[in-house]
Amino acid sequence: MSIQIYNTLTRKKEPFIPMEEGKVKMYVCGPTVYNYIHIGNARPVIVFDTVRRYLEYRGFDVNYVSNFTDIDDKIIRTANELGEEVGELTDRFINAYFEDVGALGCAKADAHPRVTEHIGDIIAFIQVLIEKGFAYEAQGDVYYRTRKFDGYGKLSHQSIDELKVGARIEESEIKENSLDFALWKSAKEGEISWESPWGHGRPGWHIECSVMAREHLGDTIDIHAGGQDLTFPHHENEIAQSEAMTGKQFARFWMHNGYINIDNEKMSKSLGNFVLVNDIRKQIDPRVLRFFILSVHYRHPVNFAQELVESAANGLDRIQTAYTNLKHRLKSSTELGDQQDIWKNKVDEAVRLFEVAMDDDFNTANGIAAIFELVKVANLYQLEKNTQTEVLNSFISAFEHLMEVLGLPFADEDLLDDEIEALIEERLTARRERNFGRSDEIRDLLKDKGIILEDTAQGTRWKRG
RNA sequence: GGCGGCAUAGCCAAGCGGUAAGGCACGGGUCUGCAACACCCUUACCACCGGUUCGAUUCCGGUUGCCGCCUCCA
Repeated sequence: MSIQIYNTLTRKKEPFIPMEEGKVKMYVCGPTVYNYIHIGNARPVIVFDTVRRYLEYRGFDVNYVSNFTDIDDKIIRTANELGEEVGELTDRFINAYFEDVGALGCAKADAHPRVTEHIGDIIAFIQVLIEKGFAYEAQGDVYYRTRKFDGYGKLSHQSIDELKVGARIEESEIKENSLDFALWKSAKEGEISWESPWGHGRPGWHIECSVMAREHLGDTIDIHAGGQDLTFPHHENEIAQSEAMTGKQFARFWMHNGYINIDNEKMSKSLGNFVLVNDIRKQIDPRVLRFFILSVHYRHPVNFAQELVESAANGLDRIQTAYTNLKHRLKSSTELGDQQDIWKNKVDEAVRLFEVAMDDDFNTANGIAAIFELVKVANLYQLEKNTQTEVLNSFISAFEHLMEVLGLPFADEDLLDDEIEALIEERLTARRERNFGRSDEIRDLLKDKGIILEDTAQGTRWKRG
């Protein structure tokens, strides 16, 4: 069974078969860098990083490209307000972006193109669109002639006429049609700008992605992804531009993730409920944030609330504990045994469940359920009097692989300080002597240092709380 | 007005024709010197009304209630 992906273009799940066997070309719309990203911005980064990881797990070679919009109105306005150069501002927030999403376990893309590095390509692209009659210059701006492109609306499943009726945009004197959108915007006095055949100006928002996707991945890409709200007009416009340019299909699969709400309300400036990743990751373990986001199917909305994140933290902890306990048990395991196949089959079954879930349009909620199945079986196995190294290792390996796909690798255990180790030893002695006063004192002392002790039949183990 | 989504236990969340996965929380028990971890047990008239079907949470129609897009937005 191949991987099934829900394609916004067809509104159906379709078997995913890349153009070139074993290779996937993937483009994800990145942020406009004029501020720290909020958790809503982080969702697609996490979700599609996970998609990429799973495709790689499945043996695909993924060429993953995600852009930075480093020139636009909001950037210019913010730079003016802060009295900062545009380039300084965008560099600053691009660095912050990498720190934020890196903390969330997102790997870097194979390429992170910036608009300002592609101005020449953009101008050339626009020129061709003009030559082909898909664009026109008007008073130093260049607009896309939406009426000219037959497929306009095929992604958002709207006809041009319906779009016009609902359009809240004001009729423009200089545009032929209110749905026409800017490919090139003439610069205002003193504004950062680039030389072009139409005078000084800068690119419009939609053209960038068409150009950068093509420069880095070619005329047709396998997967184009982004937030749901980009479906219209951004992605619709990208299709219009790219397909007018090449005459070929632009993207074969379009994936869109749902929103994040805050306490059941949409994040908005007026409500003042923006949650910046840069702030929240200092309060909440970023691994918990990622786990929380992946616990819901990517196309469904996620409600971000304190208690929900806490419950996710407890769940992640259960997985972590099972894994850590397996590692500890390794120290008291044996080489021989007779039931290894039974247990190893259970491990394989959990891994299979995980794959079935992920094959089905990256159903991470079910994938996580499969991991909990593994937790259950692992915990039961550890109730056995004798555990075998080989079986323990197959559990450990399954945990590591699956969590790696989710971008939640287990942290390496820190070594204990000699002092702490000595305290654990002293406590053991105290317990043997039934000096529970001293024993509990030591346990509390270590607890203050963030070390939690657990006594088992195989001895005392510890973890960082 | 157009397009679309969602309504499942206290909370979160899968399921998409054969009478309900998983997690969190709660309660009871086992284990423990006490804990912690773990294990066992317990918890659902699937929004409402019709229809199709031998059979529907799952399909169709309708109702109600939320939500999104149609403007910059992840």
